[in-house]
Amino acid sequence: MGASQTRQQIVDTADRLFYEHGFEATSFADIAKEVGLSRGNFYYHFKTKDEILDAVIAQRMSNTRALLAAWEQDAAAPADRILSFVHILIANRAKIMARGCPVGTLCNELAKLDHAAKNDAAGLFSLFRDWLVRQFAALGREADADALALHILMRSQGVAALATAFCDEDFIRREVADMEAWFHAQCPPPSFPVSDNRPMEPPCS
Amino acid sequence: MGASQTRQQIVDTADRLFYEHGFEATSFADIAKEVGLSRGNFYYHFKTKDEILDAVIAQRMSNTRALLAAWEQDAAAPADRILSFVHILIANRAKIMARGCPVGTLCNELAKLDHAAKNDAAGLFSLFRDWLVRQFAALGREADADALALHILMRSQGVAALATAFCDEDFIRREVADMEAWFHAQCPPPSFPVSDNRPMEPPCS
DNA sequence: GCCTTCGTAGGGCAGTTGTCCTAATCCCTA
DNA sequence: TAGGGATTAGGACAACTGCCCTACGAAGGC
Repeated sequence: MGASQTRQQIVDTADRLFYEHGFEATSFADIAKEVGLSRGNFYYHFKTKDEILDAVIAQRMSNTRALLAAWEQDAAAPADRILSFVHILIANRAKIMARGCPVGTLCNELAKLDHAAKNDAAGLFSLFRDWLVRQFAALGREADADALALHILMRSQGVAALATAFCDEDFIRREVADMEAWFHAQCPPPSFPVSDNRPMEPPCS
Repeated sequence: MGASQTRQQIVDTADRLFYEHGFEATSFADIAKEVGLSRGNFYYHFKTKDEILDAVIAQRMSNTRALLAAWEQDAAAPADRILSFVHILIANRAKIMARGCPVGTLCNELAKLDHAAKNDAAGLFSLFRDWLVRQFAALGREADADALALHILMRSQGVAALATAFCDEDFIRREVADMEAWFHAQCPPPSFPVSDNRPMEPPCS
């Protein structure tokens, strides 16, 4: 098997294990066993554990970019794209109730470890943030697009955190419905009369 | 020094270190060094690391109960009590931006470790949840008090998660102001005319 | 003053951690 | 078929993990 294939397998497995059990709690041996490699041979592919983490973050970055691009292609209307984002909470509800949000939990763990890669992990959030900003701007909310984007990101993080603690699927669905209602209040469909467009107010008021 | 004093010191130190660096990343040796005890002597006070965790959670439970009772005494009006809860985000902003929410991050870590105490940790959330439910019920929202309580808890978790990732104090203040606005829209002061009291709608609509 | 009890120090246990090395094996090219 | 670089297994390394034991010292009651 080629080295690049093995490397890819290592990154895929590490990605999953870092999510399921956390970065600190996942050892070289755990990854090696799942991939079917001897533990010592890791040095050939990755010099340190941090190098694996960097590779995992880089892969998540490119996967996230692909996901956002796909949403942009599947939905022509910015409003539908934003709703695509909101609905990952429901699509991934089982994983989220068991292990939380992959991005949020990684950022939290790396912040506690004062890890060098903690800002790189936060870059995953920035990917979603910037993409949401563009969608809100396309809906005519250039002035407060960033606040709106952060607000929706904040909500999805909060829902994920509580869903993990309480393992409550109904709670997820209720809050997702509430996010949709909030969004439609913020950005009503253009065919409807825009009754009360207060451009500079804080979101969700 | 009495054994109970030493035990208390161990729990206090473990509480802080579990918060700052996480449960898994904090070792017996780390706690012993800070307390000034020999590592081996731990066995006299705690048989296992999980026992320390149980003691830390128990202490957080009682501290949280005391905090909620203090808020209940300091503020006669349920509305002011709820605002006290919202404002811990600002009071603890420095700690939150550095290490996240103590409750949320612990629950997330224990969920990933499939730890036996993960439900006990989630009990800390229940403490806040039940307390908030009582406040909303006192404001005449018995029907949807639990949804309102979970909603406000969800928001504080989301704010903490993003504040850690982006280290953005303005974001915290903006979202706290937005939570206040949301709350006042949900529960307007009784001296004002209650213009539109739709009792069964989802929160934050 | 002796003796028990409480609390501690120091160290040892087996197992695991991340890291690194070397010797073997594979596959491709000549 | 022989040679050589790519890839591997296996193990060694010191440091560390949670856990456990034993011996010591300081009290306080008899």
